[in-house]
Amino acid sequence: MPGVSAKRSPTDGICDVPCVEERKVRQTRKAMKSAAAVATLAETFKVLGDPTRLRIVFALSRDEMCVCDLAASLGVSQSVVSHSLRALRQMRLVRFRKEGKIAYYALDDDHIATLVGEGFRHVEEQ
Amino acid sequence: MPGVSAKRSPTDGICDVPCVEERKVRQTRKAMKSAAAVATLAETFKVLGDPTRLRIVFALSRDEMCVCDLAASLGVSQSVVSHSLRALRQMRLVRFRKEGKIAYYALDDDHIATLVGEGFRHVEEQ
DNA sequence: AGAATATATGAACGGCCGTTCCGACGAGCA
DNA sequence: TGCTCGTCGGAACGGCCGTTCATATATTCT
Repeated sequence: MPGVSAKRSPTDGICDVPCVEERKVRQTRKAMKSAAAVATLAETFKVLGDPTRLRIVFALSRDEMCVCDLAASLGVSQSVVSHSLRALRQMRLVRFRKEGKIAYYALDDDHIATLVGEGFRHVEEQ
Repeated sequence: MPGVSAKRSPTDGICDVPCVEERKVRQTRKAMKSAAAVATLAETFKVLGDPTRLRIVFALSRDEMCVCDLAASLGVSQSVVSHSLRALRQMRLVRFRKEGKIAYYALDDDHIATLVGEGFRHVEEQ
């Protein structure tokens, strides 16, 4: 009878780990996001999981800025900022416009500022 | 005259990178979050930046679960789940209660589900 | 055209990270 | 008291990641 919570044998076709509540397992599997969505979001979080890149995103959440001003603001080399911006660009977290020699970067999307803001709110309430 | 945007020399005491708009640099430095807050949030994002751990958090955003059910749900070994949960525990993203042999894990905080939900909403709108 | 400036890019290196394998530990059961 | 089960923790290894250094490209200035 389906839907009944029961011990599973290691060979019932779901996986090789015995479990306690088969119902939860099936529901979780059904609700799980696609591998592509999970991979993309994990990549996004990974990019935000570096202090330098996170500070860049926070800086850009206030105003657009050029590479050298970001470097001056954070106290890091231009090379670090440029490499960091590339990673952020690849995950479409930032966009940029070029004005002569100068590249002005900005957040690509309002969600980014929301996400980071929500994150800081979380860590700041201890 | 202060407040005027000007080129900076490499030795004006802020950093060794010349910049375009000194006003933005000073404002950004002033608004920047503390190093501790940045480090903590970066660590948090880094922990969420792994597909396995992200799937665990998503699974727990629906209901509390034990280790073996998480392993069965995700199709990974119990050892991977246990190591992943330790990382999530260390950033206080999950908590657990023990009932006999079984450890039931849950999200430590509503912010976590919000953060991940916001993230998925972002990646799902292309 | 040549020099200086702003940025991007590639190689290389040291370190961290995720997985696997294996053993430890405590709780329930015989 | 043994045995099994659910979970945790350490060690080790292969791979990825962030920084640095050096160089390339494009643009402005003289």
